[in-house]
Amino acid sequence: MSNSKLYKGSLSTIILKLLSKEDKMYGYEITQRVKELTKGELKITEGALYPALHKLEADGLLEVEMQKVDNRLRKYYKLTQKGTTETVSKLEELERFMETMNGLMNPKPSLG
Amino acid sequence: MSNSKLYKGSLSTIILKLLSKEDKMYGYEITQRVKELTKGELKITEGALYPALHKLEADGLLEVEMQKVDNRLRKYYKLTQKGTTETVSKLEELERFMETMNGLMNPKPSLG
DNA sequence: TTTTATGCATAAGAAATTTATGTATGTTTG
DNA sequence: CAAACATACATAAATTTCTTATGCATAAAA
Repeated sequence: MSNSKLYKGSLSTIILKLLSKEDKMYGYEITQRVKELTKGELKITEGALYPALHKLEADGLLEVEMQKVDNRLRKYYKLTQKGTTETVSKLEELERFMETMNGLMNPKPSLG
Repeated sequence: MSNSKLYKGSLSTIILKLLSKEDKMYGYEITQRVKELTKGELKITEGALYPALHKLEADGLLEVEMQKVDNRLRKYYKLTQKGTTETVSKLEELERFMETMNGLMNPKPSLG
């Protein structure tokens, strides 16, 4: 993650969200997908991505499946049951954060 | 900051935004204002707030004015010129972040 | 008189990054 | 054909930003 400043804490939500619609993805693929979906606004660095994936796996949210393609090793990640549940809650959390920030940035003048 | 998980990096933006409409505020006042504006969703802890204020001051974005009220000392902060400029850019950054996250969470299916 | 509110501050530790490397294979390009 | 770029993973050191835990001080409320 670099360039357009990301708020720390959002990376795992991004990963989980992508995996919730793709069934399985590998690390490099995730960096490319994010780059294309955000038109280059967001660039996930490997230094952030791989530790994040390892942590999600260690927490039991992702499971791994190795695969050799074109003589190159790929590590495919997919959501576990627990991961699917956690994804929902992370997305709700993001939603709340966005609404809260909106309320702070554009406060409704109190009536009366 | 505790409770409703905040994305790290947003605190200084919140502080700057509040000061951009209030002329001057002191630390404790900021914690209370945030609590009331977010209906308790966001609670800024002193451990996060004071170091953040000190950093903004050190960076030349805020200036300080001490004042004694009811035998209690208050440290009022206000935006400097540089702080006003930086506020605009921080708000744009937040706006871009929100749009980017929205694009990731609700991607438009590519036409064709 | 103990808790709660007001008001500031710092220090230790944790979490999530950035930046800098390292390894390896395959393709493109000058 | 050598150098650069793309693909693919990984880790380590340093930095940023926060949480948690204290500490000090005044004043009001219970």
